[in-house]
Amino acid sequence: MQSKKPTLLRGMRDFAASQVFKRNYILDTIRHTYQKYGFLPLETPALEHLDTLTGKYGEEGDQLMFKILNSGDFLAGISDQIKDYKALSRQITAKGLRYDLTVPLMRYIAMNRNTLVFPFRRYQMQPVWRADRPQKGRYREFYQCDVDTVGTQSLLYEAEIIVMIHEVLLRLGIEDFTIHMNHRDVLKGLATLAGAADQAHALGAALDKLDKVGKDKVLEELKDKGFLPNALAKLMFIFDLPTTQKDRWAVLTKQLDSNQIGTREMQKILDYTHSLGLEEPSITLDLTLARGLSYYTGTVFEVKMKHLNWGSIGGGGRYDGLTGAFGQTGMSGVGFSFGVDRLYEVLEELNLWPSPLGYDTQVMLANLDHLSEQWALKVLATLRKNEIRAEIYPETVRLQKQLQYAQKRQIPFVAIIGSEEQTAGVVALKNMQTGAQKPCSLASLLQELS
RNA sequence: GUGAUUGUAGCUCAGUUGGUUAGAGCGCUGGUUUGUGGUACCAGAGGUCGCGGGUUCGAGCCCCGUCUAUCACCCCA
Repeated sequence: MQSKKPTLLRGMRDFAASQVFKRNYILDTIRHTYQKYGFLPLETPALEHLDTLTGKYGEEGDQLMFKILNSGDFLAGISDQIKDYKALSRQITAKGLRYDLTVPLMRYIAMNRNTLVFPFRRYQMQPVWRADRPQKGRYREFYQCDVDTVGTQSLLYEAEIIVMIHEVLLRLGIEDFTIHMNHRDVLKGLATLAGAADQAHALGAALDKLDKVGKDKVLEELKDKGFLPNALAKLMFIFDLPTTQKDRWAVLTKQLDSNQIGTREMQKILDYTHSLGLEEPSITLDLTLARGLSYYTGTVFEVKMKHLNWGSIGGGGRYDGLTGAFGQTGMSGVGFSFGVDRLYEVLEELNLWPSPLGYDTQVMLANLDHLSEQWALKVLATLRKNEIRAEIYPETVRLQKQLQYAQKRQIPFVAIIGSEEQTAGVVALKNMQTGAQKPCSLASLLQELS
């Protein structure tokens, strides 16, 4: 057999124990909160039919989808005249890796519509795959933690999402965040104001870049896209919005028709968050928030760190037509997704990990000789019965080696058990940090470690 | 997908205008005798110089391709 140096695929990662512990800490925190709000778990397969996935995310999304080559003779019946790779790809691939968790949810709901209880509330924490070029905090396989409520138009659920975002982030010790909120209907209203109602998407895409490229570049892009100068003049207020939330609302409602659904809904949502006990939500009305995923139809959110200029740590919004693609119309849903990998980077950067994380071994039993082994194993069993994470060194090698092992593993306590201890019915408990050592009875050992 | 930069021991890096057996620090393994680690000392292992081709008498250094990582764009978690 030829051996080649093994490597990882682009954008794919291994996770060592210390990383898994940290990731689990994030996942546990999110799961705990989601469940507290009454959401139930769902898991779906990594692979879906390609036609389930495509056409929901916009052109960009479809391009970034990982496709799986058909099994067997995938060239059977394919003309060798085909030179267009896209046409060929449609014929030789029929399944793909999921791109997010929302579309699989819609498929699931459409399939189980007669047995599910609506409104259907589920959370889902699983990996998704995108054939993107990796960058910092951006990978080709990454975890999303979705919550969605499907089957009701109630804006209460938008408000709940906002409250949950606060709870999860504050639990993780993250305070320096802002939830940016906008509404597709507001974007439509702005486009209408500029005399191009059908150009809402283009307008959003251009505005989205405002904080990155500045006002002039945005205007330039809009001109290129066909917006007329006198139409643009009507949009100039966007660039000089007041700083306080209240004044912003005033300007926006004045500029847009007072019957705007978008502004009314967002107001209502804010009222709800107050009623749900969120005194000062970290929310800002952000007219430049567009979000590329094309399935959103109502409010959209994105959570960003105020002082870290990275991508968002989560995003979501309301979608009305998604189940329609699976033959189930009139089903509105709203959802949100945390990015575990982004949260990880934030906790890492801000040094917010708790210590200890509470998953690693608390005590190692040193294995001195076969005579005392029986006593050692009894101690080990007792520790585990009392929910203390314990292990025993597998061989009776020199104590020096065993202590070195414990040190490298960063195990905080070593219990030394030899014939002396066995006769006395104790263990010698050594604190690896201070080096102090004292004989302990079984009872005091348990007390010391719990 | 577009445009750049990058890649030498497990890790961080050195390697002079292309010229013999490619180096350091840390880490690793063993030892400094018997049941005590993190310090010190001694010894040792470990590199097809990312991979594949090319130029050259000769390539870690030059050229091309490819993979990876990083950055910007696109888009996004």
